[in-house]
Order: sequence, then C-alpha cells, then structure tokens
Amino acid sequence: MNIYEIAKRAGVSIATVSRVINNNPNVREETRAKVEAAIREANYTVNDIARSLAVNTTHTIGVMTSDVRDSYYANAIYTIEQEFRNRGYNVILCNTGRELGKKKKYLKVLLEKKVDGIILVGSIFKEPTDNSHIIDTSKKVPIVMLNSHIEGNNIYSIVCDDARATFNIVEYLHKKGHRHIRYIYDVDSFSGLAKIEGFKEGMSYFKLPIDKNTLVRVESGLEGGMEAVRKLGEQGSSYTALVASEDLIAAGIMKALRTTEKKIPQDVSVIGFNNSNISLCTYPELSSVDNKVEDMARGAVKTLYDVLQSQDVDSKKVVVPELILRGSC
Amino acid sequence: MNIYEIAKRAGVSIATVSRVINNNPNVREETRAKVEAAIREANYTVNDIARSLAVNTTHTIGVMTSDVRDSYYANAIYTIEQEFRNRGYNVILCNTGRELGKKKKYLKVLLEKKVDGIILVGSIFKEPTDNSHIIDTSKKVPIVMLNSHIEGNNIYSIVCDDARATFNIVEYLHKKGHRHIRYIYDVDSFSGLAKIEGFKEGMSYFKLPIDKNTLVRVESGLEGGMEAVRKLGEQGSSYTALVASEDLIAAGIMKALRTTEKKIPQDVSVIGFNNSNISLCTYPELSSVDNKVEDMARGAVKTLYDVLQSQDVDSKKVVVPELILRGSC
DNA sequence: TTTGATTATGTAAGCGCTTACAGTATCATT
DNA sequence: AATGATACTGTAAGCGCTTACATAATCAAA
Repeated sequence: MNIYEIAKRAGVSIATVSRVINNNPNVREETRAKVEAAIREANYTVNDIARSLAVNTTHTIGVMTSDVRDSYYANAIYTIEQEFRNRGYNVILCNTGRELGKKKKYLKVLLEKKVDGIILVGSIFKEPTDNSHIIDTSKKVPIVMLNSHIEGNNIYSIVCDDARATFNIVEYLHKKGHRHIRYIYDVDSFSGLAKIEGFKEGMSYFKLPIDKNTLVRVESGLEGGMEAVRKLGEQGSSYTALVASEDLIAAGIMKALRTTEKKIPQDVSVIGFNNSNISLCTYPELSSVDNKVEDMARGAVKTLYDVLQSQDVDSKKVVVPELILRGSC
Repeated sequence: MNIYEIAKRAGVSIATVSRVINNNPNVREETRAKVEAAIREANYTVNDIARSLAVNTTHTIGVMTSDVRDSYYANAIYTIEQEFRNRGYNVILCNTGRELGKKKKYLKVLLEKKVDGIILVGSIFKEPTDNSHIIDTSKKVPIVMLNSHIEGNNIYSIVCDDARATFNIVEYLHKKGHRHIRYIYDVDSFSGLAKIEGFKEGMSYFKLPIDKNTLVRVESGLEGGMEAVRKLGEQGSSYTALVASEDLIAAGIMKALRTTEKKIPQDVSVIGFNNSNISLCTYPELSSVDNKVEDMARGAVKTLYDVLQSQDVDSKKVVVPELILRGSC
C-alpha cells in the first residue's frame, strides 16, 4: 500500500496525495476529502522511511547512556524522550556500558541510521582519554553531552556544577562542626572527577585534614557503600561524615553502618548524590544533592532542537545543583 | 557521499560497492580491497535509510512502556535493548504514560517508522477495555506483550504468574500465623488484576476473612504506601501483614509505619513486589516477589526475533515468580 | 584451442516518498 | 472577449540503496 495506490483510488496524482498527507494548503477541499477517504478506506499509513530518504532527515535522535537501569539516567532519558516526542522526534535508545568499543559501534550504527542528532547522557570516562570517536561523529551530526563535556565544533554540553555541589557539602558539614570527612566514590566519570575536585577544594578551603585515606574508591552500587564502611574500619581512621558520589552508595553505607555501633546521624552524617527516590526509602532519609537532571535533560533537548533549526545556541550551559537536607545529617 | 561516489573512486560499479558493504563473497579480493580503501578514504558510512527502503526492513523495534523511570520497566527495557542489539536491531523507546490517546499516537508513529516489531512492556489497563488499537496494529507488524496479554493473531505474550505469586504470599503468611492480611495496590493493570485475583484466591483458600477493607486502593509510589497506612488507621481495622503490589508502595508503608507504634516485623509484616533495589535499601530489608523481569524481557526478545525469522513460536509463555524473604516479615 | 562451468562485475529497475516545474482551471478585470 | 493573476493539479526526477539479470572474465578439462 503506497501513495500510488491511494492516488489511483482517489483519482488524483501522487503529488496531490503527498500534499494531503503533508497538510499542504494548496489542495481544493473537495480533492482533499476524496484523498482522505481513500487513505481511510485503504488503512494507509505513510512510509516514513521513504520520506526520510527523500527529505534527508529522519526526525530520530540517538540517545546513548551507559545503563538506563540507573535511575539517574532513566530520569534523563524519560525527559529527553518526552520532550523530543513533543517536537515530533523519536528516540533510539543505546545502553553502552563503559566499554569504549561498544560506544564506538553504537555511534557508527546511529550514523548509519541517519539520526538527526545524538545526546550522550553522562559517562565520558577518564581512562580512555581518547574521545576521537565523539569528535569524528560530531563532524556528521550534532552531539549534545549531558553532564559531560569535551570541546568540539558541533558538540554542545550541559552540565551540573558538581564541583560546587561537593564544595557546598563540605562547607555545610564544616559549619556543623565536622572535621573528619571522607569521600566515597566509584567511577572516574566526568562528573565524578568534578565532584572529587570540588570536595578537595572544599577541604583545603576550610583547612580540613586530607590524606590518602580521605578518598575511598569502591565498587558501584549498594555493595560499594558497604565496602567503604569495611575499608574505613580496617584503616581505623576516624570520621564523622561520609559523602558518597551517589545515593545507592550512600544507602550501602547506611546499611553497613547499622552493623556497627555508629548511629546516623548522631555519630556520623551521610550525604548522597542524585536525590533519587532511594533517598526517601532509607531510614533515616538520606540527604542528597539534587543535580537537576530533568532540567539538564530539558536543556539538552532544547539545545539540540535549536541546533537542528539552525538557531544560535550556547555551546555550554551549566545548571546549579541544590543540597537537599534530610535526616541523615 | 554515497555509493556512486565510492564506485567512482574505486573504479567499479555501484553493485560491487554494495556487495563489499554487505560482505557478499562473490567479490575478488583485489576489488574488495580497492573498494574498502575508497570507503575508508572517503569516510563513508552506508545510508541505512536507503537500504531499509530497498529491502523493506528497518532492523528497528518499537518498545512502548508507560514510564522508563519505573525501575521495573527500566530493567525490562535495558534487557530488551541489549538482547536486540546483539541481534543487530535497534530500539525506539516510547513512554506512553497511561493515556490511551498517547498510546495510539505512538503506535501510529511506530508504523510510520516501519519498525519490524513492537514490544509492549506492561500496562494494559482495564479502564479502556478497548484494545482495538493493539489489534489493528498487529495486522501490520508483530506485537509481543510483556506481562500483559490479549488474544490476537499476530500478538504474542510472555507473562509472570502474578496470581500465583500473591497466592503464595498469602500461603506463606498464613503458615506464619497471620490472619489479618491487607492488600495495597495502585493501578488496575493487567498484572495488577492478576495479583488481586491470586490474593483473593489465597485468602478464601485459607479461609481468611476478607471484606471491603481488605483491599486498599491508593496512589502510586511512596505516597501511596503512606496513604495506605493512614487509611487503615482511619478504618481502625486490625492487621498483621500488608502485601503491596509494588516495592515502592511497600517502602512507603514501612516509612509510614515508623510514625506509628507498630514495629516491623514484630507487629506487622510487609511484602512487596518486583524485588527492586529499593528492597535492599529499606530497614529492615523488604521481602519481595522476584517476578523475573529480565527473564521475561529475554523471552520477549527471543519470541519476537523468532517471529521475524518466520519460526514457529508459542503465542504465550509464562515465567514463574519467586518470593524472596527478607527482614520485613 | 575450444568448451563449459564458475566466478566476478555491471546495468538498470525499483523501493515510496518529496518537490521543482509545468500545465490547466478558475475567475475577476478590463 | 481577452488578459493576467491566482489556485489547483500533474509529470518526472531524484533521494541512496539492493538485486535480478545480463555480460564478461577466468580457468580447468577435453
């Protein structure tokens, strides 16, 4: 079933059918009605692939992330999908994990599928300092990075000021009288590094002691938090506040602390990141940094959309995080 | 940059270029090398849109769900995406919410985009008993439903035996001596109804009292759980066990119970559904039904893939849930 | 060398659409 | 009635690929 068939049924040319489909005003009302009737009777739906080929645009956006199961990314992706759908675009979802090879392959596929643009959600890692795959891809299609940043001609980014967030946490804890603060983190992502930086800055600004035990690197997730408490116990170093790079780690910390004699928040304060719904499920409720992921997602969509409309846009935007205080500190 | 350009550069015909791109063995090694060199030099990538038009397949699957932010759905979608990617397919993500209108629109778009198949993750609701949009769509493209089911010629489904799960919960609680069990639920989804049914069956099988206060309908999420505890308090009816249709509701229940004099699990047991990571973040840890969402997702992908390969498949598969016992009961 | 089989390459049509351009109605003005 | 402007419709080319079919090259066997 195609445009020719409809044209035949309605007794008009294919150009007219096309005009009707695309709401071109230059069609007599009578003709339009005939065509629409034929479309309805034949249960015809336009072939967007053919259209895409003809007009050289797919109205499809590639969205890459390491893992949608992470609620932080899920939030971003939900918002991106909705916002783009409202603008008539669809989203191809790509879960890349952390392997560079997989990312490269996905980028290639997205180019082949002729997406109009790509949004990278999080996850530029330090290890492969090589971002050439992104640069190369950006030569063919605009790229917006959400909570990551690299320079490039057709690359735009929108980040949360994570460094400021950790700085503020330290500031807050310092004001509350904490002197022995530890930072627990998992991966060396772009935002992960920013958080570490802000944390260190805060510590030195407030003249708080910092040594090789201050930063504790662990596995991701709940397990990581529990691992952290174990490690700290082994080190024997004292602490009154633990800052985690992510809520799930923080939850793991709270869980593990329950097996010790330390009470939250009396003996130790815990603060997490991302303000996910987990922070409301723990007991006590977890203080956490709201890094405005929906705002970032909306910003990313707006930026990319504007680029696609050939409008001028800032190549970098920054959103300001907010520390949400709850029972855990 | 297209196949003609490459053909010119390599001094061959476009057919040969196409053969090289598609790994057709009938190409002399020498020729292949020339073409590959040209492709590399020109930094050419095949236009999959044109290919799709020519071969009438897109290698794209539409995946519809009400909301990826729900960790249950996120798990399903992650698995679906990965499994399909491994088979050379990409996934278009659609968050439909619960509005029928939105679902219809998405289905239309997916047909226009010529997806090879559609997976519906959860969420067939009772209210609109009208599933004609799904039936209609299935006439053009195969549909696999994950944890929902309707009859249809080109419709396949894979469900978890949720009724059995709730029955087993009641059985378990009964064995533990509980006599006053309440069921807290939010929406009337397909699986939601199955759970209710299994619950009722269990209650009557074990001769447990059931009246209009036994089932408590609430809002979704944490709020819903808290709402439930409030309602139960108002009703003044006694209870020693609360079964929630979802972990987040259960978490809300636990949270609200903390504001009362009731202790978990001493005074009241709580059991949730989905075995999400939330169940490990609460205190005590939440018992929950593992409804094998990854298994279902894998099954859905396999089914759809087999259909696309014109293989025979069962039109309905069932996976068996498992009750995971933790500290909350 | 000729032959026939086999392998490699090219030609051209077709996938379903958009759109520039041309052509035909329609109609108010002169 | 002739004219031009305006509104509507049709023709045909082109988007970048695949693939059936035709043709050309290669080579072993007779």
